[in-house]
This record gives sequence, structure tokens and C-alpha cells, in this order.
Amino acid sequence: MAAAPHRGSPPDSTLEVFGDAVAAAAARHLALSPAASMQELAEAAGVSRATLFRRFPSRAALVAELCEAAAEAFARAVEEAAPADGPPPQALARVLDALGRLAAVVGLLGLQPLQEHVEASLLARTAATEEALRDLVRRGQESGDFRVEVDPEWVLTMLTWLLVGAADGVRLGRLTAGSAQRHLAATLTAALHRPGGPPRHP
Amino acid sequence: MAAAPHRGSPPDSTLEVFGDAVAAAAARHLALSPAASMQELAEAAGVSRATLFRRFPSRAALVAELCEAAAEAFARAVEEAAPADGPPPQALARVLDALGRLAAVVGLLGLQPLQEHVEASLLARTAATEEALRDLVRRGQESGDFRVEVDPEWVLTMLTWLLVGAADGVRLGRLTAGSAQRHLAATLTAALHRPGGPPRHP
DNA sequence: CTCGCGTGAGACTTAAACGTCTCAGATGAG
DNA sequence: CTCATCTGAGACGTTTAAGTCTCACGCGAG
Repeated sequence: MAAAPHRGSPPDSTLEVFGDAVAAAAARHLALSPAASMQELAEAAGVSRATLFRRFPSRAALVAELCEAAAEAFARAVEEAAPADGPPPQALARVLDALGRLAAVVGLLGLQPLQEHVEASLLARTAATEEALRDLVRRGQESGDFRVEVDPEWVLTMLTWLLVGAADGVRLGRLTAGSAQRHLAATLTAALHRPGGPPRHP
Repeated sequence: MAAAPHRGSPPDSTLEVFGDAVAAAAARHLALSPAASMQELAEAAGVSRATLFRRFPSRAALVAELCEAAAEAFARAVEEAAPADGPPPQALARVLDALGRLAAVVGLLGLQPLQEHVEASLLARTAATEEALRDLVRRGQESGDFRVEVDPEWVLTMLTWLLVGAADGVRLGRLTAGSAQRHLAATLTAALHRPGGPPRHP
């Protein structure tokens, strides 16, 4: 009987990422339990299995749609943080702040086993975003703010997997969302910033 | 647990972790493809499905055994690095060196979806190891070598997931095993070490 | 040569999940 | 009131992979 419990103000940021409540609930459950069946996902979303199939033609389509929404959110967050603008340290801070808030939402979806072509499509969607982040790293290295010995590729790896780790730590109750976000930012900052002094512009 | 067929000189470090060649091959394939069927795993190991079932009574048993071997290797590597001995910076370096070499072997197995009780058993096995690592962090903080604002819990999270990330980066061809290991160590070191000066012992 | 052991091949049963379909009840608009 | 629509419940067929079993082959030991 509980179709759409629209109450006062849903503090749930997954909603705005995944569009509707069913998708959001399914995403949450799928993140905790990657092998969940359509039955389980329907229960988690509070609808019947039939309704879930009406909304998503197949399980693969469901997973693909959720992962694409997550990738989209990731890409938009980075874009809005404008990594190409202003001094690299500040740009990095903006990016980390934006991504930290996404951890709980999209982190664990990164673990989802995907079909080949879906994974390729996701990589294609985020390729430009990743390149923008690599550019930021290189820009900071040229300006003297960031360590030159850090591979931009490793920065992407850190970003991706520490996001997942933050989400997992929160899931296991080992970290709070706030502390995870702070530690994520602090770690990336420490890894990138040169220990000595910031810039020198000859 | 069958006997180990010791032949000439296997250059494959997965062998010594997983005991026999069948288990090692299955582990490698399972890491790349977490949803692989017994058919696929048998082919990857170069044996028939029947033989795979003779070696492992069920798929769950296979996954459990591989993950337990990985956890065992992780725990042993940390123990042998003696995190409680000597100055914290050196102890940390030993631990990171040992774990970096394990990345390719055990990293991706951490992603495996496990049954509840198996996961619990793994966590129980590694609890002491994790506590030893937390102790190392705290010891370094008390000695003034490490930043006090870093949560030991976050260090474990970083360690775990950057290990996975390193393995994944190598799998995707984005990083080489050597560079991944170096970056892993550099990142943890940068995240932990105090930027100013090492110790002060009043 | 012959025995015994392990392996590969493949048939078979079972279990679980996917995906389709139908039908009855609830709800809201006109 | 009536109709259109959406939903839940559940039956149903299909597929896929797990797990079991049998049998024939190869190979080394005695």
C-alpha cells in the first residue's frame, strides 16, 4: 500500500542521483549485496517483483542504468568542481570536496560486475572526466605545487578506490561519512602536495 | 589440503600462496572475473569440471579456500614484517614492502562476494593482524613520526583498498606491478608521515 | 600383461533465478 | 458510478549452472 511515501523532506541524496525512489533503493541494496536477485531488490525497494520488471526490462538493464547514473554523477561532480580553473591546490580541494560527498552514493557501485559493452560505455563516458583530472595533476606538477614523481594514473587509481574504501568503511561501521570524507581529502592532498614549499615561478 | 608438487622453479608467486597449480589458476581467473562458473574456472586451470569438483566439493568451498589462503598470506606477510619492532617509519616501510609484493596475488580476491560466515571467519583471522597495524600507527603517532590527525582505521582502509586498486590498475594495463608497488608505498608514507620534522623526545 | 588409480567426457537431476503472463484489487479522474 | 491505470500476487516456462554419477581411456607399478 505504500506507493510513494513523499513526506516532509527526504535527506537522501541518492534520490537525486538515481531519479526515482525504486532505483535509489535498488542501488543501495545492490551496493551492499552485489549478487542480489531481482526478488531481493524488489523487496528492498518496497515493490513487487513484477513492478520492478515493469520499470526495468531485465536485471542487466537495471544494473546498467544504475551504474550509468553513478558514472554520470561522478562526471558531473568533477565538471562542476572546474578542475581546470584557478590554482591547482584549490582546484584539487574543490574536486575532493565534491567527490567526497558522492562516496556513499556511488562508491560501492564501482564494484559491480558488468557486461563487457556496458563497462566500455561507462569508461567512454568518464574518459573525458579522467583526462581532466590527469590534466589537473600535470598542471599542479608544472606549477610546482604537486610532486612530480606521482603518476597521474596512480592519482586516478587512488581516487577511485579510496572512494570505494570510504563507502565500504562507512558500510562496516568503521568510519562515519564525515570522517571518511575528511580523510579521503587529506590523503590525496598529502600524497600530491610537495612537502617542501608550494610554488616557485621563475 | 593435498601435497605440493614441487618441481623445478615456478616463477609464479601465486603458487606458493595457493598451494597447488589448480587453485592458483582458479584464483587468477576468479580475480579477473568474479562471476566465473565452475566450467570457466576448470578451463582456466586446464582441468575438467569433474576434476575441479573432486578437488573442491563445491564452488562456495573453492572461493572460501582461496580467500582464506589470501587472508593467510596477508596476515603472514604482515607478521613477518614485524610491525611492532624498531622505529615506526622503518616498520611501516617493511610492512608496505611486504604488502606491495602481495598486491597482484591477493588484491582482487578482496572483491569476492562471500557468504556471511566465511566473511566473518576471514575477519576473525585477520583481526589480530589489523590490530597490529593499528598499533603501529598509534606507536608512530606517539613517537612523533606520524600525523596524529590520521585515524588508524582509515589507514587500514587505505591499505586494503589501495592494494585492490593497485591490482586493478595492473589488470587494466594502466600501471606496471613495480610502479604500483612504489606508488602504494609512497602514498601511505606521505599520508602518515608528519610534514614538519620526525621525532621530538622530551 | 594386468591391475589400479586418476582423469576427461558427458549424461543426468536439481535448484534458483530470470522473464512472461494473467488476474484481481485499489485508486483517482471525469 | 465508471472507466482507465497501476500494482501485487502468483503461476508458468525457460535457462543456466551446480552437483552427481557412470564409463572409458591412459599410464605407471608390479
